[in-house]
Amino acid sequence: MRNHTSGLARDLEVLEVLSFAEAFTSGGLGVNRIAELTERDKGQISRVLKTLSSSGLVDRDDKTRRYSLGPRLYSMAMRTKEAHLALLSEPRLFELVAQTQETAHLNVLRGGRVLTTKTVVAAQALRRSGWDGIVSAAGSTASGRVMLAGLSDEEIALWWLEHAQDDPLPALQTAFTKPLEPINRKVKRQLPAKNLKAFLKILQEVRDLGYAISDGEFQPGIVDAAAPVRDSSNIIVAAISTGGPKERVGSQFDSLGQLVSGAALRFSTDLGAPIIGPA
Amino acid sequence: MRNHTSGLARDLEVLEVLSFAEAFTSGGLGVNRIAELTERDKGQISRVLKTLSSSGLVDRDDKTRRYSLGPRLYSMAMRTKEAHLALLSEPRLFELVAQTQETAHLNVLRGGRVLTTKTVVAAQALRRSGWDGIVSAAGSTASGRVMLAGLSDEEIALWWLEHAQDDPLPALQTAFTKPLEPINRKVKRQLPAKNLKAFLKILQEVRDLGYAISDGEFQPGIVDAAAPVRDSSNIIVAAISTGGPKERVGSQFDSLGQLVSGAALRFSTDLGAPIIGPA
DNA sequence: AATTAAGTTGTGCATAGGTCAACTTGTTGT
DNA sequence: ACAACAAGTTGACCTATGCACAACTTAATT
Repeated sequence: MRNHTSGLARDLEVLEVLSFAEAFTSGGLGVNRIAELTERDKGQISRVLKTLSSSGLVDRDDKTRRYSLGPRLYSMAMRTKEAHLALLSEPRLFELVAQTQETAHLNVLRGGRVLTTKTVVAAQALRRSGWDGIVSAAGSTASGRVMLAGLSDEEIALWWLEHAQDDPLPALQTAFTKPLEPINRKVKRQLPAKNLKAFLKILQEVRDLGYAISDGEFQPGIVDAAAPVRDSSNIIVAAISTGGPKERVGSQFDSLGQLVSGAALRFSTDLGAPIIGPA
Repeated sequence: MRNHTSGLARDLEVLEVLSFAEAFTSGGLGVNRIAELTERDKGQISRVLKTLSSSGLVDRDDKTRRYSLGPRLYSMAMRTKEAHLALLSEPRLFELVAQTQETAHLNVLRGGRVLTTKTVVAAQALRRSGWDGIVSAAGSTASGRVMLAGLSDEEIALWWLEHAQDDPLPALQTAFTKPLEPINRKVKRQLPAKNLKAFLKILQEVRDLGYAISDGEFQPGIVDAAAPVRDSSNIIVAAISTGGPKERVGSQFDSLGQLVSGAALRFSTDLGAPIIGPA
């Protein structure tokens, strides 16, 4: 069988490139740069961009002739399940932030990774910009572990085979970080466990506890806790997490877990989850 | 000249269809339905969907084999200018809601239409779900008028030619509303003005006043006010609006304008706008 | 004004995708 | 349970589509 949609796949790379570019550049990219990055002909890219911008998926600055992600993406994204959940979670996240005085997140598990859909920043937080839309490795975050813990051991084994070695950063990002950060520093990635068996044991502990914790494993110096959110079918659809610098929350580590669990439970009942004791 | 990207354009229609479907169906659409709606071969649609879902732009439910908008859209959308602005606006919108006790919005002008990027619902609001991602006609909303008022008369004339007759609902939506709502009720669309000259006069009033008002024109029974948000170059990049049922806010119509103006001005200075008197 | 770079448009030719049909898988009804 | 049907996927031929290369247009820099 022949490919039949490789053209589309190639054209979508343009969106990928623009998506990463958004983080490293300002004002978007020109036709030539996009052609370089996708290794395609500039003429063709010019035409593809014309099509994409007429659909609103990319935005063209008529003065500078540069392209960036378009408003249509925003309006589509707001109709996804993820957006709906993020909207509903707001009140509960605010409650949690009020209690802990730390930034709180709503995360979902997508494609074996953790996608942060909503961030509520605490007043005292250093960084104002949220993590919304950021994708992280599931195995090394509290949220990822608490969501994986909701799966059966067989499903977890499948996940392990496919995603345990996932790089936290998707491939294309390196194309941008490389020219900007020439120092090839070797980052020691801490995997949550060396093998599947050890990982399953960790997840069992998570199940018993009702929440997951992460001690500087994902971001150095940051401790956080995450608890599962269940929908009306009682399956885990998201995780609420919160955390902050170790100095600040290190002592109340345990109460943090209790607080996220409470918030996640309240949000679950908002969604119509059956009220049962912890599994 | 030949088309050169009509394939891409056709494939993107799939996203459009799913985007509208999201509002009218639950659980997504199947291959056959999408093929019908796009008037394409089901085999081809099957392949296109495979490509789109491998990139995460659409989400495939493996059990029901139905497709809906994917999580990747969410993560891309969060990198757009619109998302950034929406995030920054949150504190100011909350302030405004606290003052007015009515729901507040952040809107931008895109493609001649108004796109709502952020909604903060008031505690007493009847509808909990926001307007985020919704696109409306610019001429008949307070936000639209206040943003158009920031343009020169020549630019407004251009807009008028292209968009004054815009239908509030984009084309494809009818394909879904028709089968669901067979009664072909004739909605009297109130245009903001009959001709360009009258419209320019209205916009001049908006400029003088510093904010725009809408009295049930967009949604019957709802009055609202909108004020412009300016960035560091002092150009209008968004509008903050607020409003509610006429019975509730009808009397304090004027103070509503003052309050949105204040919120918009504070947000503008957040963005680094030069502090000057109203133009 | 001249030079260079960036973007757009034109055209022959190879290939990606459309058409149509066979096949596979899931769903419904008796 | 099995048959009958519908939905989805895969296959193969053939043509329209998009790629490569180049000419041209527009903008920026000296």
